[in-house]
Amino acid sequence: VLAAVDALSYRPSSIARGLATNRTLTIGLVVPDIANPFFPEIAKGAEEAARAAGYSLLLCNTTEDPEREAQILANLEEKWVDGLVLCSSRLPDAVLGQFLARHRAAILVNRPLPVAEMPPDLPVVSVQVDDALGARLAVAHLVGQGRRRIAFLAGPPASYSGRARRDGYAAGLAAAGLALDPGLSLPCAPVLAGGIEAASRLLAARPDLEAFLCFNDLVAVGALQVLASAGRQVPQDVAVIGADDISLAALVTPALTTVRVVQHEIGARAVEALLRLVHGDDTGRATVMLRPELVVRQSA
Amino acid sequence: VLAAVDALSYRPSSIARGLATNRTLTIGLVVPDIANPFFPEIAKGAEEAARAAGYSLLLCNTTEDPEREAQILANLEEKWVDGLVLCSSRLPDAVLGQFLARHRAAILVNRPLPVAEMPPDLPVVSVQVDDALGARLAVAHLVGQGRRRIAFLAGPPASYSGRARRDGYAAGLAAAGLALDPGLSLPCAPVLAGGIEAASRLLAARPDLEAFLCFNDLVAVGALQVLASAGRQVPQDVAVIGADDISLAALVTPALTTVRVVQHEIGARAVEALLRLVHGDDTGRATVMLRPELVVRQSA
DNA sequence: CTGTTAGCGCTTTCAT
DNA sequence: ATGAAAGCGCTAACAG
Repeated sequence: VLAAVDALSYRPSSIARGLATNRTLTIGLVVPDIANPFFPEIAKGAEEAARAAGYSLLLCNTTEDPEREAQILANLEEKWVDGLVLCSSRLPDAVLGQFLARHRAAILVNRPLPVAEMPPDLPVVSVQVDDALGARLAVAHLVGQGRRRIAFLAGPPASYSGRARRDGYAAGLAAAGLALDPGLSLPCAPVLAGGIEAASRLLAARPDLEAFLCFNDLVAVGALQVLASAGRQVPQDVAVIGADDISLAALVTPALTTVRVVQHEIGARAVEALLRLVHGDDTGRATVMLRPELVVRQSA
Repeated sequence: VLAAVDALSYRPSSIARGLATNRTLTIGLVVPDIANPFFPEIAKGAEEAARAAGYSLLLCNTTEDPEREAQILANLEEKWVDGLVLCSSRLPDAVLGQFLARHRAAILVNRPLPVAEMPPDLPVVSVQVDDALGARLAVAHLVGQGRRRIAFLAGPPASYSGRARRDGYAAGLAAAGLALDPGLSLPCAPVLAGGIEAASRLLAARPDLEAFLCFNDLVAVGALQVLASAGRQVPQDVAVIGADDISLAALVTPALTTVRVVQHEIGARAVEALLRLVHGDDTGRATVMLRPELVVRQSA
């Protein structure tokens, strides 16, 4: 028999097995934009953890579009994925809750659990980074250098990370006894162009600002470019701090001071937690909070 | 009936459908390293094209490990994927041919068809970039600036792109009437660290070199760093040209002159071609050759 | 403990 | 035309 198996190079069909067992050994990974340097490293960590446990990843890209995200989530139901790793969901709590309820298990990355909107026994855990803490660390660093007029390039209003970073920014200022000046904050798209646009507008409106705290490193690089073309020295005239520590951060000039987020670990921890839910080793409802770390380079 | 469908929010099971129809509407995307900035954009292009046609992507990361790649290819068989997009395969022709034969259809990205090793009717097409042309353009640009001692950071010896670029490098030198100096070439890992190591070794051995032509942009950034810490001005003392034009290339200082490869299009063209094979609209055995383009920035 | 069979949820073929 | 049934390749629950 085994000889025949070998001779015909028979492979068990995981699709038939899936139908019979109700398990596909596949998990859905949905990200807003795989081309955004924040996500590939998460995907890598997730893929490695998944493969180590015999699982495969279905990669879905929402293009930052909530409608597309909803379609994808619905599509993933039909695929019978064993679980879901959902990164930076932009869906409102109520909608998200509905979709989650139709899945067997899920991990939310960078987004708190929509507790009020979920069936009470749904196995979901949230993997987050303490973005508020990160922003506080960054503000404290700037304040420690004597900077007071600290601008905030806030990222997308719908981003939970953005909101947390905003809270940390406010808390950091408060801790230093500084007033929060609404004129120093501006939302922006989480990409280079967003940083360029927001930084130029802010710099034009408030030429006296002393630092940019940025939603992420891409935005920070945008700010760097704006400052360079405005002839402002970094960090002497204006300091810049990014967030995430994507590989780019160390390579630009001046090298970016940033709040490091361990993307690879996020991905790995997310699927590990997911598989614990899937296997029933854990019942969910938890939040894994990762600690960010300030990486001081040249820009601040 | 339709009311019930809605009330119970029934979804057809694509897994049962897959078993019945022998088609899963899923294609396998295998890349050496999704965290390498060259691949996420390919993945994005592929995902978009796939989703537009109703297909999903199974993402597989080989970690640049041929053994892992073989496992993954075998695993993908069991998953009954409708087709395969295989990027930068590091498998020997014979082995690759075996694996391909066990799939319904495949696209090879950045790798020529192992024609001698494939069943003659297998639907496979290769999507490549004319790397030799790219290297020739780069050499011509350098020569046009009067540079003669042009070093080549060649990338991994097993890389087909690397070999093509080497050929183009040699051809470019020949076209300019320059001799190929073996002491000016060095293989390297296709990442920043590889560039740093190879560039320092080459610079130490041949301090008179006038330019670095690099396997990819990451390697080129490594070379940039080595030159900066050696106190050599770029491009005045030494010019540097990268390859691929990843987003990083425009953001480093000095901005990198590079040979642009349209990654997004590679991904999109690859799955479009694949779906044509899958649907029988095309019988395969072709090579889609994309033209690279020299993007002149500051480093050369 | 091994061998048989029903059934997973669909599609497709075949009768009605 | 619409409806019943067979079967995709496996697993799990059964009987021997």
